[in-house]
Amino acid sequence: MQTRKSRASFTGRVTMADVAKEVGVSAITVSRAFRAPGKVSPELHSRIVEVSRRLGYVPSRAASALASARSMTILALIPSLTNNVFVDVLVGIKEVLDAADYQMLIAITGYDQPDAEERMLRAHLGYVPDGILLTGVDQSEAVRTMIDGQGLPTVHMMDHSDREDLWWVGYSNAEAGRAVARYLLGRGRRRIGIIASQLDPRSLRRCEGCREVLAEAGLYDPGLDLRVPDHSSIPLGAELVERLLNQAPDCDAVFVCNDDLAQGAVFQCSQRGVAVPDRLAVVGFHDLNASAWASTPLTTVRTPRYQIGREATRLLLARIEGTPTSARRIDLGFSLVRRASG
Amino acid sequence: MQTRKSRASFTGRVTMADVAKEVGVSAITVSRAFRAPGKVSPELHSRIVEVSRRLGYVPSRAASALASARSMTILALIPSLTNNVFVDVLVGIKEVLDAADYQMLIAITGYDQPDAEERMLRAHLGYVPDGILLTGVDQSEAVRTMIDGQGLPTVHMMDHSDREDLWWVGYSNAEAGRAVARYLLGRGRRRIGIIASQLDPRSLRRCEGCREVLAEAGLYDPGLDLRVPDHSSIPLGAELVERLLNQAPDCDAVFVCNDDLAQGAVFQCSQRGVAVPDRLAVVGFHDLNASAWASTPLTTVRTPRYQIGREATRLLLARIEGTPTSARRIDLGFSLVRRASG
DNA sequence: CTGTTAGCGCGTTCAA
DNA sequence: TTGAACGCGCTAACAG
Repeated sequence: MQTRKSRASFTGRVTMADVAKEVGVSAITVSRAFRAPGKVSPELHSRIVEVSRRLGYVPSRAASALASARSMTILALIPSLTNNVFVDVLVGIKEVLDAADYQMLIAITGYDQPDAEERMLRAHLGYVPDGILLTGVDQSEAVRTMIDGQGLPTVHMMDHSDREDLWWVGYSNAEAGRAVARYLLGRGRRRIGIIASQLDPRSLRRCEGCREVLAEAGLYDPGLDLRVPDHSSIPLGAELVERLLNQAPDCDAVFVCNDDLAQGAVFQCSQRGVAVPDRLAVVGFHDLNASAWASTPLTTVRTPRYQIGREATRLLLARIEGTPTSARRIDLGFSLVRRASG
Repeated sequence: MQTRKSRASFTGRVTMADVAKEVGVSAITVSRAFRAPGKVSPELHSRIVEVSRRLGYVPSRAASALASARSMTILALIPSLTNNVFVDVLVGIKEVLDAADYQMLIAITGYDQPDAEERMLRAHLGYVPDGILLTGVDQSEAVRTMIDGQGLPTVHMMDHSDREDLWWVGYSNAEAGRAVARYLLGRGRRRIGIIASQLDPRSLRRCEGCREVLAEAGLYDPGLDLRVPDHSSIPLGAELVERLLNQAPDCDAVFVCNDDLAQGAVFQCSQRGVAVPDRLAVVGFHDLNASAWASTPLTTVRTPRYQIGREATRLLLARIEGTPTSARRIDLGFSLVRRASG
């Protein structure tokens, strides 16, 4: 029908059929030349490659995904890019994916709306990813249902879970919070505060871990526990430490649940003439790149973000391709890095 | 044929046809219910929505893109995420895209291989994006051909070009480099160095702008001009300023082409006991968030990255949808932010 | 090593 | 307001 033809010519894109006609073979041969070069005679192969280049042919992933039910794409759901925590994870993911010839789809969910993860997932599931990388282990029921319904292989990152059904690569945020509290107690601090923002489940678990140990020591004081929902940032850290110091002048240490907050806190202390760590010890979290290079280098907890990205992706690809894996949960741990601030 | 049926059931995904059967209508009605709710009776619409939710139906973008030649997806090509420059751009892009119900595909090209942009573009073009956002204006011939061949609307970001055929939103890197040189000269500096890394075209243009003005003043000294191909980072900045000071102890100012380098430079100066700005003035570039909060707050050039993301996306969407635009090139300028370091 | 046939899930066109 | 037929560009399954 004429009307149909006009639609085809409307897109204007060069298709496999165009290449095939030009070379004088059938489309399937062109298809094979790209997917399984070994199954096509060398000279045909090179002619096909040459003609494809000349014509500017770009294979349509949409069509390929439809026909093969494989997209060679994995989807990564990330809360945010504005502090570098997840950028490092993405770098790790991308390295492994590049090597395996997979594409990476990034969906940024944000911390704000509770249903954002569900909406972003739904929107991106349409690209028919072969697998999903999720941040954290606290997905909503709706998200779980959607993933299970599609039967999509999934690996969780950046936290720790006891659930038997989850595949994850991360570390225990709760344990990290406990470690910080013990460290500070071990250094003789007794009036230990907690500063957190954003209040995602992972930050909260760090706080809880810290609170737990302090409470056991009989040293937990809710008046020193500051948690605000705002996004974490350097200026916010400055503001919060100011507030803490005003409402509890005898506070002698603080666990700040994110390094950018902690950087701001240390900055504010120096503005205000509060000696760090003598008068106030500050311990951050994540060991962002800049933290070692602050005026007062930050004592902080280093998290293996890059490795988490790599290992989680390896695990996911193995799962997708049916390769046996030695473990389905990988705890990569954390380490307390002692520098000047605490 | 039986073999085909088995393939269909193999994917396991819920399709439009499944929803249609369950509701008791034809597939096209389900399609319309989502794309043009007004064209379906209200009660049918709500039943379709309900059944879709219950069945866990997720529309396939792949199929949709194939059938309609529209993907509601735009592709953003970004060199890197590891310093926050492009993260801010992405935030701007995403805001506008979210409001217009488009999806964002991010491709990270890296600075290293010269053909990476071409490869990433080719790989991602397969998703049939409706438009492309490119970083910079210096694409290779291959990239230009590929885009032109597909007839894809494109907007360039983060630089300035005199070419009539380019749509762009950015600022002049060359002019920014000149402005820094003039500023430093105006403050009485005479032995002005240049430090740059990464050496992407935009950094180089900043350097060139600076060099140009210094040369006009008869004050350009190649011995003060340090350009290395490594990725920019805080430690690298520390290293480079050290080198500069060693080979030219009388250097009294330096334009550092990236804020993270500049932060490292200032840090190193304080380690080494070099007074900033009295002995050495330091001017950075981009005004990253942390730059205002360093021990010596950075004098730097603020670039409107978030706005560039927004405006470039607006322009691109207008172009895609055929809305007339007032301009196809938008210079958003830059501003020199004077703080303590210079 | 190469070709034929059919259909992936959806949207366009035309008809009712 | 709803439906039938067709094809978007590609690949699986067979055959040759």
